[in-house]
Amino acid sequence: MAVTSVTSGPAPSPGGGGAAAGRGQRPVSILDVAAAAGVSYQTVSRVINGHPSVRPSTRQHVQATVENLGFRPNRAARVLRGRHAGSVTVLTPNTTLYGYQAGLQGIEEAARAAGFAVGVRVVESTVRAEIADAVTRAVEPGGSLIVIAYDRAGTMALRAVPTDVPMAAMVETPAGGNTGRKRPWVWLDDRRAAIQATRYLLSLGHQTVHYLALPSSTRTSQRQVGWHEALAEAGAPVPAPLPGGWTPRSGYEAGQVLAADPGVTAVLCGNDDLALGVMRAMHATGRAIPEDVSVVGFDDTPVAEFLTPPLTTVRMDFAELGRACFALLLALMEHKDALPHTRRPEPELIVRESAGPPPLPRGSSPTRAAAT
Amino acid sequence: MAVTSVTSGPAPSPGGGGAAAGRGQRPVSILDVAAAAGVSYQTVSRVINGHPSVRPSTRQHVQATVENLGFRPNRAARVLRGRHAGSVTVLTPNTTLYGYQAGLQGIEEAARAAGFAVGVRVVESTVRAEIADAVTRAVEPGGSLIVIAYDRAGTMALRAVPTDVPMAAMVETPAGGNTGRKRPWVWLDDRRAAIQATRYLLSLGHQTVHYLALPSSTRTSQRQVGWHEALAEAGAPVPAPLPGGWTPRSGYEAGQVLAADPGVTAVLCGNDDLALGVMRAMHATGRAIPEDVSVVGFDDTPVAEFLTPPLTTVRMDFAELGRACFALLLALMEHKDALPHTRRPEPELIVRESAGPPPLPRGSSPTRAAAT
DNA sequence: CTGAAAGCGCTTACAG
DNA sequence: CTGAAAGCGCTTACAG
Repeated sequence: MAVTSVTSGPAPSPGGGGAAAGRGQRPVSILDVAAAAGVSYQTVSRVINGHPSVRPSTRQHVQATVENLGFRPNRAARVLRGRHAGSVTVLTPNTTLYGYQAGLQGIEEAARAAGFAVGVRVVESTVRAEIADAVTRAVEPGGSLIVIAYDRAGTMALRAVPTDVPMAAMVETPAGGNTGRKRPWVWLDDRRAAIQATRYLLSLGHQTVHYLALPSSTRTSQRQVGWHEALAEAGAPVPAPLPGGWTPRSGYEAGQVLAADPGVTAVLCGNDDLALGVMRAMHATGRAIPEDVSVVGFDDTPVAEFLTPPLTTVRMDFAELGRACFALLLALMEHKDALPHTRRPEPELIVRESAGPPPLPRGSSPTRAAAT
Repeated sequence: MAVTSVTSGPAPSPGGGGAAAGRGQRPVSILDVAAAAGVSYQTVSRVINGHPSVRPSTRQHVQATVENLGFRPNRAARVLRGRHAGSVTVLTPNTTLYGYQAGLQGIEEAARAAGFAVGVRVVESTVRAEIADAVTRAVEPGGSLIVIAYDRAGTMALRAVPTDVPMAAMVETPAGGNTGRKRPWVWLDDRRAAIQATRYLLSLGHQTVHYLALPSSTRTSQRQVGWHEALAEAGAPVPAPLPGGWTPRSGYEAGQVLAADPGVTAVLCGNDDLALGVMRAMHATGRAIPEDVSVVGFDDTPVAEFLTPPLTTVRMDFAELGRACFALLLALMEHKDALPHTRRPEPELIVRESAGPPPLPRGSSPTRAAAT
């Protein structure tokens, strides 16, 4: 019944242990390998580091011995000697919101595939000194960094990273596009995503589209820019964007405001969580989705498809972006001036059932809308 | 427009850098501190390790110097010398599902507060050899481990951890309760949670409650046991539990089966994602929630409150559990035979609107139910 | 209470 | 192509 059980020292190994369980002695070192292979330990070092000047037969023999003994180089020793650790730590303001979480997942996958260890360090503060401290602690000698910079804490952390640590970052679409100083950054095309969503809503017959904004780390959020552009290109009026947060609750609050305005027939929400809250507020106010109000989000989180109604949204592949970010970092660490052109995950509009034609002008009876 | 920008070497430090940005030289070592403080570097070592035999005035002076110089001990060197690294790595089958993700969050918070670095390593496989490999790679000399063992991969990993590495684990409620060999495990009270939910549903007037099960890592899931118990104590019939997965999609599929059975009026779902899928399936089949079917979940994820209808669920505080798990680990590493009795986060039924009285027997018109 | 010495496991010039 | 030597930054007995 208790949440916490107790131990008096490490638990003994379970019966049929098998595999590599329960060794217990000091791990096998480069010296053990050398002894077993009948070479000097320096030769072993050369083999495991892929140094060219080793006779092929020697190399092969040593490699076999490494396998047999299950030798794994001691990271600490390696780092101490000045080589990089084969580790990234992800510096992020958050691990639970979708974009961060999916990004972290992608980074972990890619890093693991490359034999890198991955660390996580959350920066909560937005106070300069605390950010600096967090950054300092996040970067160990021999390590590298990926910072997820989707908000103020993130961008501040990004700026506080010493120039001599290998680093890459996931960021919002920079305002200048690819212009200006090249930086080790990856991003999804926020502007294009917003254009797709807004155009879609307009194509359904809405006079305009309201925008519920995420907090932005940049001066001019490219999602907002894209939304604005699409509206302008259609000659639609541009309502003032509503400032929102990140969570369903924030969406719910904004949704109450939106629901009170009968002129609102279509809402583009900065992410799916916001959209969820807006939908809830609409339902609670008796406004039907999509008959009375259309709602579209960004992300395509795992729940979006199973909401009622299923949420129309723009899929943003943050996991893939995380993989790309790690690939960038790795390229940077290997050949310093390479130009890695990673595949870019393009935003994709996923049409489901939360958006439809606007209601007929008052007086007429509403139409059931099929989003096709 | 491109997802990946490019760099030719580390970007120069931005203009008004400030703070500790951009140092660039080798970090300050114990020798630098010693020199600055006018003592031997051994004394510095003693001070930073809290060794008792240092004159108070010396200690204070050295500490001040450490502060001034921003000295941070080199983890690699420390580890190499045989001390623990002040790091945990979380070994988990998953980083995105709610329980895992929230657990990781809690661990990260607690670890950070204790000055520990945290690593993450995902074990995907369920093949013995691959698990063993993952475990080996997860544990570096001087490190410690937290394994999240809510499924087969997790429990296999848990079993494969060598007995000499400091470890704690988040697990399902063990069948034997606190009985048997004490282990460094923490858990939430699954049985009690299920009893609460089932009793609540029964109290609403349902003849019985159907159970959509999560995959369990144990022989006898205590959630299922609790559900069964509550049914038995009420003399209600016990339908066969439906086997489910973890995701909304899995819930949706099971929901289609359940929706086809007119005898189903109340469904207890292994988690909120499953509940979400079930609700979707019910809606899609024209069965109203809660008028026709009541649905209850476990977890209280951030979206639960904003679903339509808002989901009644049992809150399981995995973040707090993660904190407790780290506290256990720390206690184990410090005073080996302590009996840390951490606060236990009790499951809590959160009544919202997805459950209500059962529909009246066929022929009568359904009642609108208010869950109060 | 404090200094001098050895060594953790590895890599990297330096000789052969 | 392969050995012997030095040293990364720290901690831990060992002498004073």
